[in-house]
Amino acid sequence: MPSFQSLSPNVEPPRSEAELLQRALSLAGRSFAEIAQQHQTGIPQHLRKQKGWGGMLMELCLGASAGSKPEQDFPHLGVELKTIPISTKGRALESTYVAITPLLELKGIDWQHSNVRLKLAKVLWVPIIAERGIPVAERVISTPFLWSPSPAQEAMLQKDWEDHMELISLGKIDTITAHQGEILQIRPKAANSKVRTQATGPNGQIIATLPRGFYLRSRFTSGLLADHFGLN
DNA sequence: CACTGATCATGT
DNA sequence: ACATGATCAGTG
Repeated sequence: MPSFQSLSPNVEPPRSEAELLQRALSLAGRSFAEIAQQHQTGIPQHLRKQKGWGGMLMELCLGASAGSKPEQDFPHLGVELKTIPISTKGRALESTYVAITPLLELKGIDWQHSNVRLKLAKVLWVPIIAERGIPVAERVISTPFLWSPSPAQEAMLQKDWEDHMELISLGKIDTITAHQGEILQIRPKAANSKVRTQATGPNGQIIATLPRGFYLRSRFTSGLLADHFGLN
């Protein structure tokens, strides 16, 4: 089976979930070098200045809608694409960014309509063996899989989300640290620590604060990997 | 080894 | 400025 024709540049959006998964599975075992070459794309020496490079390449391969829209990667399928760096033993090496943390105009928002629930409703996880000692070109795609939160997982996510959002509603965003949240934490999401956005302060006034994002703890995503690959 | 706060590129 | 894609780098 020739491998040079199983992927092509300018990939069309997948027409079904099955097609998306099949495409993703065809990437398993392949290196970034191989994949980048097929898309006539260069490979950075490290990801220090191109942190999203792997994710963007996967979007290209799988036919995700390009650009930075606040939506799922495959809106017609209701699927979000997430790459996840893993160790050779299958542990998540990093937390997973989920969505921006809303800090203002929170009255209409509840868990059911939150950006976190929307993004995590169905995720195509693409694990990449990405220990820091492995050159980017030599990093290999592991087996992608589709995941939706179980009722128990969704309950945990909802509780964390509601706890965080209550504090934010009360004007306590600046008391929130990454220590809070069992599986869903809030951390800075900005170009640097001087960036400011608006939020509600302790007395209901508008304050300037660092933009934040919701992240899944690596403990949690490692569990998803273990569940899927039967490593428990 | 896990974790937290900081950071980088790109497009709208 | 904000949302997309995330990993880096220092600490315990």
